[in-house]
Amino acid sequence: MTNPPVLIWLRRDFRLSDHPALHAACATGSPVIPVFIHDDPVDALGAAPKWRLGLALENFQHRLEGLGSRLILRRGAALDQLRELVAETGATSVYWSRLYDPASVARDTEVKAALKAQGVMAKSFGGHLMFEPWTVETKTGSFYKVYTPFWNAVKNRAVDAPLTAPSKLPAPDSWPASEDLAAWHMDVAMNRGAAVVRPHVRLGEAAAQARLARFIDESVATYDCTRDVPAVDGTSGLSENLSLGEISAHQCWHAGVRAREEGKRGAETFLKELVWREFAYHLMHHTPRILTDNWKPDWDGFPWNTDDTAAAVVAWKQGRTGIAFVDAAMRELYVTGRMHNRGRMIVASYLTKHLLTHWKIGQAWFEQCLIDWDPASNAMGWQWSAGSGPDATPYFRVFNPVTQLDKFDGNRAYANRWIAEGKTDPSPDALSYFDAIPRSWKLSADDKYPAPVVAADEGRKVALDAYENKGF
DNA sequence: ACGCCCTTGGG
DNA sequence: CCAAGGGCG
Repeated sequence: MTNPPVLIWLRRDFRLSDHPALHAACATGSPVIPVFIHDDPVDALGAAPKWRLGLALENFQHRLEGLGSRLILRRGAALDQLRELVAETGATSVYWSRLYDPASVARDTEVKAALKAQGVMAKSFGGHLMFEPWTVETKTGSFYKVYTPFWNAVKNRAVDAPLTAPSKLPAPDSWPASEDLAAWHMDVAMNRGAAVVRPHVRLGEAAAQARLARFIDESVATYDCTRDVPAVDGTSGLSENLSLGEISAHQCWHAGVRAREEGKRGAETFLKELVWREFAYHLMHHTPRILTDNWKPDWDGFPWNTDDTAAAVVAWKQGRTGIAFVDAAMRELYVTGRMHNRGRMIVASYLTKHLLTHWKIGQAWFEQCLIDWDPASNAMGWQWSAGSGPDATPYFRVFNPVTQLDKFDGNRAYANRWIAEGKTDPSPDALSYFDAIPRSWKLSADDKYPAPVVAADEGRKVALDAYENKGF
């Protein structure tokens, strides 16, 4: 007679190493039953994040099977499914890694209370973040609203050393029923050429670890400079893995600290970027309205365009604004599911300032398109760009996408990589964009490259006028 | 209370 | 050099 099993409820933590909840489950010595539940929040994911989650599930399922374990898939309300699994397996404990968005917090709070009320030990663990959002406080006991003081408050903290992966997951005497992943059709909303996007995905824990090792080895020393150049593969590129927990922030942090100790100049900048992710979660925890409303309420009256179907907005989404940096970045997004950080700033500045369009339209499009979509980082980034967010860029700071191209893509390597029109010998990536987009867009590589919907210098004036009329 | 400071820029 | 305002200690 073995001990009653422990259910480990997985959500965005598809890794074996440095997984506190899994580690604790294994440490009980009891059989471990890994579970994923397709509930309404999963259903509500954007097309690309949902598709990418499906890939992560498939990958992690195989990973677990390699250890003689399984990933049990269930569909329905989380509490109902966990209760059924408890009844079916005789499990007396349910463990999970905490999430921090308001919907998850509400669900998990209810689940924990209900399970405890029926005598099940429900326990949540850290692991998604290095610093729990409520543990970082200013001297006066409030939360941080500016990044640099936040950085100063956490930069010298001890970060837990990463936990090793369990060598085996004890299987239960019998497995509960599981649904079939393929039947969930997590690619169904991916009505662009998923086959075009797929080669750009870096799937799973092993790929993430390899990527981190290579980044530390080859790129982090010059990261402070090369990370700004979109044609160079100079960033860690780990956001999609961090988003789904295929690697932990702790693991990245410790690798970065070692690189800094070895005197690699860019390592400090990399550590700061990891802390930006923490800062986004800190802000979301303390002000969850950052996801849905202007963080600074005095922006509520600002005359944003909110028409998602406006011609300029459609041109922005389709990478047809006639501004090379903007279009290259939007096409990179569509084809790879990612966008270089500098591109993100430029397309966001162009949408919210040159096109005076509400940041929520950009936020929603990114949520559909990004395989590294993260609720906290996406919301913070958009509000930072628009000016409505905490520690935001000042209103008079309008990125000039033409100047930016000269500065960061002087030889046009990035623009040429992603834009086909007017080229005698377009790059494979530029052509692949036309394989990825829906036919209904009626675009072809043979089209004429469009004239700017709003020119760079004209847009600056548009933005400044609007901000001045707002009554600053 | 008060002074210093504020990721990524433009002209 | 510009520039608003507020966060932070």
